[in-house]
Amino acid sequence: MSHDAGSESPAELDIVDALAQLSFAVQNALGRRAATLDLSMTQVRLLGILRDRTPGIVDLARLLELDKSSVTGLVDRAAKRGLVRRESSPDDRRVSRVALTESGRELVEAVAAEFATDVHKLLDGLSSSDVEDLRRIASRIALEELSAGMAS
Amino acid sequence: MSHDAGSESPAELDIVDALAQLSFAVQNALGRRAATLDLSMTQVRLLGILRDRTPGIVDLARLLELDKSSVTGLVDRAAKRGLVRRESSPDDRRVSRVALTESGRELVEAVAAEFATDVHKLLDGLSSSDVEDLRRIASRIALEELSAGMAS
DNA sequence: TATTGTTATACTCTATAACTATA
DNA sequence: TATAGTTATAGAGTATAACAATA
Repeated sequence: MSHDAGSESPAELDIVDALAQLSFAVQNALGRRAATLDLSMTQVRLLGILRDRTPGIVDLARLLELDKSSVTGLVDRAAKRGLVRRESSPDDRRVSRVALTESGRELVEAVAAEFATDVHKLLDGLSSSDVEDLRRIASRIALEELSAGMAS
Repeated sequence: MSHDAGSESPAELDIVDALAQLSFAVQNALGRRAATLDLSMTQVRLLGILRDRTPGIVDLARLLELDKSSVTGLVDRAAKRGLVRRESSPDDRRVSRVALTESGRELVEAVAAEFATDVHKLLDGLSSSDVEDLRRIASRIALEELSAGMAS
């Protein structure tokens, strides 16, 4: 968790605090960008997933790590705003696939672009070799995490 | 935002996706640990702040970036569970300072310890020089972010 | 029988607006 | 007047349990 860096400012953080603080900075950037467009983090995650997929409710529940009943409400609210729509599946009439609308796609691309700008700003003071090291190491952790998640 | 790494697994991520995924991995670790102890991320952040301070409601609202009325409810629920208590301030009778109880302190230390374990697990496949590079770079970003925040 | 999705219900989290008490 | 805090209210997000439709 980390210890919200107290009153005094230490010159260095240990690895746990450093990663915790970095992750808060990144998530806060995304959260604030989302908020300016009246989106919650969950809505952004939903739209992000739909950028390259049209999953059913149960698939979404697994991807978002939510109960399927929570996803029903989430999709309801996004649909009411015209960001997504439900489509019937040709092969299984129980399934309702969720897809981005044009307006939803525009919104998610806008958030993604603004977020990318914020991340680059966060890296402003670093040398290009530090940025490349960070990219390589973070990328490796993320990809190992991904394959670990696949196993479950 | 990042693009929840789609169906195919790329060998490398760009810096934005890498940081986004890393930050999700870290936040999910914290969120899951918190959830096993029936704590929300906000409750964990509240308890984390109280580890070394006894702020008033308005201070907490600023630190958590929430409205003060939201903090009232947050503190109410934590107090009902015996995790925090309100104390009157000697110098300003309007202020009610929020402090951890013993039980709250035990809980937050437990979450912190479990989270630290998770972070180390995340780093398992890395060389020690990669871990040190990551610590140094993340630490620098976090500390610059902190001083930027102070300015506001 | 198992799976997909929705509904009913209840609780947490959050903000806005209006209020009380103190400074 | 200004600040600290609470209350009333409303809406989003979440889970559990029970249900209907389809497989």
